[in-house]
Amino acid sequence: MTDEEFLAAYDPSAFTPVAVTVDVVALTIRAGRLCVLLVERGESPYAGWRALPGGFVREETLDAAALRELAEETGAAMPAAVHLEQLRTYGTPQRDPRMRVVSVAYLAFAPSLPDPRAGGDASGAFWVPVDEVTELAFDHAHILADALDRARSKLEYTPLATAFLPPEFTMTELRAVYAAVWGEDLHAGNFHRKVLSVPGFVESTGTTASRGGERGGPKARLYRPGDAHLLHPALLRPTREDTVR
Amino acid sequence: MTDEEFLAAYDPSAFTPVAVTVDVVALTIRAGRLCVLLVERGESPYAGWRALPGGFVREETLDAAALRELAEETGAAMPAAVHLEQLRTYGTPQRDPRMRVVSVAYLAFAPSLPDPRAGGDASGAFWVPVDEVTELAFDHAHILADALDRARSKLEYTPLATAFLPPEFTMTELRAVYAAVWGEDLHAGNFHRKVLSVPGFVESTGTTASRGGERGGPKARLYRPGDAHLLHPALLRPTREDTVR
DNA sequence: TTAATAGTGTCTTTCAGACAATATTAT
DNA sequence: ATAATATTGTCTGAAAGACACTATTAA
Repeated sequence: MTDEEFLAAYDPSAFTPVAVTVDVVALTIRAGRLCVLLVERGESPYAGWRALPGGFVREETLDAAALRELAEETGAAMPAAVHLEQLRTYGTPQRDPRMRVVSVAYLAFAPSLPDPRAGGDASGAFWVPVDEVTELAFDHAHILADALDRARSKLEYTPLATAFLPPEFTMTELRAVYAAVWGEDLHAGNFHRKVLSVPGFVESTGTTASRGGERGGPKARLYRPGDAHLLHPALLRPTREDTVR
Repeated sequence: MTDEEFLAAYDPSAFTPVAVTVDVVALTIRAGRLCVLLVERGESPYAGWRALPGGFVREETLDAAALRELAEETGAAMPAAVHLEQLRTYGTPQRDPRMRVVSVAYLAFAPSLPDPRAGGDASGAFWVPVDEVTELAFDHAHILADALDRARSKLEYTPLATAFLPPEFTMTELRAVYAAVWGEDLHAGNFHRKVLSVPGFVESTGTTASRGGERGGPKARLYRPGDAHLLHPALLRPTREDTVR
């Protein structure tokens, strides 16, 4: 970096201005389906289109900007236990027609939340099942696809599936998270034994749920997240040989 | 995003200016050691310190900016076969004392390259073994640490170890890549059989190296990269139970 | 009672890792 | 000749996945 390059950037009027934003792909599970938080755009461009929640970065870290945007859209209902991680950054020159916008995308996992609309003040945000999302503004469909890839992969190697659940949960609820995110059912017995065999994934609370399954069955034991940050050995998805190449 | 927010960002003089840069963590293997490409800074701040190569993003994609910076530092010696991927973005407010700088970091894997100094024109870049890197300018030591984590992990799940090698290589050379990146030796026999058992990792050229090992041994067969993008099953690092928590 | 569910047991196959054996080549 | 190296073979234990079984509870 030469001096004149830096000075040119330091004097914004002498250089193409760049805006830095964050966009958040917030995922949750509602009624057994993986859902993403979307907003409806009011202004041009893409007025009336759905988009990921996001906005400009202020005098704050990128993580703080993402958390702030998420809190603004979900309101007071947002629990402290949300998992938030950086996804990747999108900066293709014409991705926003108004100016050069570099957007740092974030991925969030949240337990099932009340509908933001129901909160009284008319938030423009709502949860949409990911398999019903069609077109999105800007390159947000691409960002969402990357986020789903990441989320599916994260469930293999980390215990983050528990971030979609309340502090205590049953093995069946945990399995339902995997089923919703991966889009395929898992064998109940093998899943149960596998989760318990991974050190630090979950720990027993010693208590059981207040009632059995929806249509019968014994009361399930309750678990809480363990202290592991990585699953070892991993909980791999059913093999899809063809997607490897 | 409200109108006034966007307009404030659109008019750079009315908003805190933000500079967007790319920084590249370029890794290669020289003499069996994992090395990173560094430059020596001429100007303040951090004058005389070592830093990752990088610079401002122009009218180009982020990927193109990273590739350009890498080519500028390594010169004509840079092969087309370099692997380049986005690492993550660093934007803590005070990471550059001059102004708000958001840096998109990239990770590159390159085959062993001639020393950039030797190219005639005095490039300021040079390869340094990663275990000899001490202090770096800005938050570059942090970026490098993240890059090494990513690189070590990538070798488990992808065939990218071949990106450190010429188009044809022996099994021993491939094993040396793993040993250099992971910092531990691997069992030759088990590694050999494992690599051949993963579909699409490598394919045989049918030829053998012109001579045997350094101090004797048969001529090794030559392989080239296969068509897999992911290794399945993965080639996992020797287990380190303690790093999991 | 009936059907669904929670949890456990067993078997087979695959794979990682330890170890051994053999053939080939530089010195 | 000697020692190092490439490659293959064998064995053991861990783990995944298929399947079966028992106990418990909602309706």
